[in-house]
Amino acid sequence: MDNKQMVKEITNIEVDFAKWYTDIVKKAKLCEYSSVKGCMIIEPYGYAIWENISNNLDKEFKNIGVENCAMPMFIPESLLKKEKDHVEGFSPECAWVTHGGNEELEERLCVRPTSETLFCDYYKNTIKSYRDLPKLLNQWVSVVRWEKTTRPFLRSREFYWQEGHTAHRDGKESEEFTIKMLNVYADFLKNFLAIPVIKGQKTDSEKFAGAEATYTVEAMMHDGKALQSATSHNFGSGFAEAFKIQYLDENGELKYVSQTSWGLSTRIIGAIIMVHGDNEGLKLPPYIAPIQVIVVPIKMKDEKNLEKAKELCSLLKEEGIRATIDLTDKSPGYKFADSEMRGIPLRIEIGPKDIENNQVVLVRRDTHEKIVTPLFDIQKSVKDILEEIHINMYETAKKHLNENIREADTLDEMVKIINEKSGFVRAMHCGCKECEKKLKEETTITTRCIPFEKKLNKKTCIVCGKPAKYEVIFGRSY
RNA sequence: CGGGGUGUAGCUCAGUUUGGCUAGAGCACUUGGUUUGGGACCAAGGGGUCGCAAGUUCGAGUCCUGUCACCCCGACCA
Repeated sequence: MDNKQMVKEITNIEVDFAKWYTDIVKKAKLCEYSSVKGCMIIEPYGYAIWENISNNLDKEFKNIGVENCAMPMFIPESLLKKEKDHVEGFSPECAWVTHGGNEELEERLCVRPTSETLFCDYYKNTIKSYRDLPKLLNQWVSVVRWEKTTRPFLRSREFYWQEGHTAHRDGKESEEFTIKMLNVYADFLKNFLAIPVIKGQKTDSEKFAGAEATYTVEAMMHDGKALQSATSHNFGSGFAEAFKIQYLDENGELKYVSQTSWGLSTRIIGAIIMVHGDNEGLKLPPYIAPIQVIVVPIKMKDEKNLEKAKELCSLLKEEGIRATIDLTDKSPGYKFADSEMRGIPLRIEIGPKDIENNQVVLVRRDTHEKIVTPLFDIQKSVKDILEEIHINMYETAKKHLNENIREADTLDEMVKIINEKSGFVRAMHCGCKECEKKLKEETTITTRCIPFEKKLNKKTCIVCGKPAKYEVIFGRSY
């Protein structure tokens, strides 16, 4: 099989990446537009991906002692306003409820854009003693941000996510927890989504409204642009002071708690599409793929063929493999292309020839490789290949990431690299907001993060030439 | 929110320039049959307030005004 694009309905990924993206979203039936601008209908196949993500990530949270809860959807305006930076950051994109029935409300209610203020309001009443700490809560909900321009999964006005909110004894503990959660995300992205990331800290101008420090995992999309894939914030005692969240320590001293928050949203589905997808369509990482294996019987009218195919499918299901069988009356060729479009990691073709030889043909979505495999111990062969697919997808993405991080000594050089080759540039920065703002206005390039892993040993800022404060990853982002 | 583009069947579009009869095609869908190892074929059928609203006109998919949605590029952001 050659590399020609087999699915003509999809825009070529190298020709128009943005169009390619929306084609995938629609053709793979991940979501549909709704009658409210920027609000998407997540279709069963897209939602199944989200369920697999949330179920697995939720397990990771519970492993470290995080409990789930549910906060209200509405935030009274007065509550939102308590922390100055926070309200300034979010008020431009709040949706407001002004009426209840036909009555105008005394105080308007914001539809939660994030729930820091709600958790703070709760914590101030429930945290009294050092024995109440740490408080590790999380909720899986949707939030609303009135975005001007919207794109499916990447930027919708309502999106689903989890938001964790914790309270700790002091800044040291909250800082440690913030980093711990960042690592949970980075590991999850690697182990379940096959997405490699750069871990780092956001610069002051990119950090969360109200945070002392914001950490991020930045992933690189196929087109070289960055997508902030999850974040973890350390609030220190900023919110605690605004909301008066205090506890008595062992010595009877009244102290402010120190807080964190961290989140991962349905936006990650956009990352999966843009990191792994290709001209055949979606390419799902095996551990979160709603369908891991699709069995395609070649001769549908052949009773024996059909029966063998069904047997095979049940055999795989018994082993906990998410397998399904394509019983539609389409031609085999159609089914092949369709399974690729939907990103199913492994396809099993079974026809009369295979039955005769006690074998099946495994076709990998990641490499297109066709592997003739004996039916004996097929469950193990399938499991092994799914794991191999995961590893290969991760390695491929990792290679793309590494090959597209370059170094630059001058501003001109950096702009040239990002314009011509896309990707990220590693360079030094002075840390001042003005300098970052200027760069963004003139080139649309932003600082993605201050990476934990440092490689440079230079002294001056690439933008303004003043003494450098830290090393930064620059790039364009979604 | 600024600039540009597009709205006609589920999808992709023709028809709009120059207003004129019952609005078309391909794909998809339904039914029946023949097929089936890389998007099969034949036959019959269903599906439209031409984005929405108001206007001009004997007559509007076509002209005018408003409005909404979507796409692309900026600004804003997860």
